[in-house]
Formats: sequence, C-alpha cells, structure tokens
Amino acid sequence: MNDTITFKRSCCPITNSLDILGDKWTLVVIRDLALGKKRYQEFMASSERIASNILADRLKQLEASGLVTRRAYQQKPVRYEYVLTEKGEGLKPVLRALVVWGKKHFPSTKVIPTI
Amino acid sequence: MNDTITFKRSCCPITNSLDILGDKWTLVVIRDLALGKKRYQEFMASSERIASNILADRLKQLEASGLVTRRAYQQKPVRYEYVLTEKGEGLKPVLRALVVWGKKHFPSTKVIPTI
DNA sequence: ATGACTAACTTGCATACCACAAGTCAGTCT
DNA sequence: AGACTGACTTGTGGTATGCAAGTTAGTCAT
Repeated sequence: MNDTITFKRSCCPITNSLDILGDKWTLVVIRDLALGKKRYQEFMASSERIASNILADRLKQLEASGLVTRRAYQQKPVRYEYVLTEKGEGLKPVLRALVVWGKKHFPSTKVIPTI
Repeated sequence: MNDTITFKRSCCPITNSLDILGDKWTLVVIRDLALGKKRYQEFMASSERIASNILADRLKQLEASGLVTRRAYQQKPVRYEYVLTEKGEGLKPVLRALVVWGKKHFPSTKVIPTI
C-alpha cells in the first residue's frame, strides 16, 4: 500500500499550516471568529476594512479546510453564520503567541478582549 | 504632541504582526533561521524549494523589519550570513504553536529538531 | 404596491505579489 | 584559461489583492 501523502510543499508541520494560514487576512478572520463574531457584517465592520470579495473567499477556504462551519441561522431571508470548529479553535494558542509578540514589538497596539 | 502612530491596517497586535509575517514564505525562512541555518544556500536547500528571488526579497524585508541581521562572514569574495535578532528569536513561541497545531491536524508531517 | 433598506454575496478591473527559469558578477580552484 | 561557487538579479507569466459597483431575496414604512 502507498502510505505516502503528497504535501503541497514539504512534510513540515509549519509549512503545511502556512499553506492554509499564510496570508494577510486568514488569521484576522480567525481572530474575529475567536472573539465571537459570526456574521458577515460583523467581519466587515472590523477596523481592518477587509474587502468583501476577500472575506467571502476566506470564509469559503476556511470552510473547505475544516476550520469553520457555516450554517443558516434563519430562513426568509436566508442568513448565515460562521463558527470555528475544534480544528479552528485549536489555533487560539497561535493567535495568543502572535498577540504576545505583537504587543511587545508594536507597543502602542491595543489589547483585545482575551482570545 | 501627536502620540498616535499610523498603523498599516489597524492597531491590533495580530494584524501588525501579520503585516510582516503574513505570507507563505516568511515564517518558513524564520523557521530555518531558528534551526540555525545562516547562509543563502542553506535556505535554498530546504525541502520547500523557495525561489531565489523570493528568498532574497524575504531576507531583505526581515532585515528591514529588524528580525534578522546580515553580516559578511568573509571578504574576498564577500559572503553574508543571516542571524535572528532578539525580536526574531521572539517568534519561536509562534513557530512552536504552529508546530503543535500542524502536527495534530496533518498527522504525517515530520517532527523537526526542536525550535 | 412602491420605494428605501439590509445581509450576504458576486463581478469587473487594475495593481501587486509570487513562481519558475535564466542570467550576472566577483572571486576561487585546477 | 575554464569550470565552479555563492549570492543574488532580471524577465516573464500567473495568481492574489484591493476597490468600486452590482445582484438577489426578503423586510419595513408610507
């Protein structure tokens, strides 16, 4: 049997994580999810002003990667909300490490409600 | 006096960290640096096969951001080596968090020598 | 019942970033 | 002289990002 898995770039766990997380917006969206935001307009309202096409794309990718689940919270009209899966919640330590580093090296950044 | 600093996107520490780290290659290079690699060819030799122009660009950006120092380790011909600054070393917890998450969710990824 | 409004997107287009191959340049080695 | 090495740079094409505007289904006020 063939036991080998084909990785995008290498078999390094960091590299494989970055194949999902390695861009300027994905972890910002995950931060918002970790803070309890669920709806499209809530993500749009964040101070980084993400473009709507980028947000839609990231939410799709996050769902495809199993970090987020999307479900309709009402019909008529259909409205969706997004929630972190356990896999997505598992990124909180990464976010926390980034906060620690960021606060140290960009001193005037603001604390955000605990993630 | 004006005490406000203009941030690229927002005053969130995560966002500001990602303005430096948020792409597919930067943290891979930092991983190599954290593993003790110093020279251009050592980075080039990593299993991810980074393109040489991207590597040159990332090393420049890392130096500009104060995460790395570059110094000639010999003259005739001049050869350079790159070493993490304390600010760069400070990213190790982020790398470790990524390793933990990556190993859990990409089970067949290989352990790398402790970072 | 018409017009304004809202949430969640999608589309178009210009710019910026990335990947791959090839080329450059100074110096060394044989 | 010719091959080789390390550290890059350049060219070209493809992918990603940013901004503005448009779409769709349904609600609410008059």
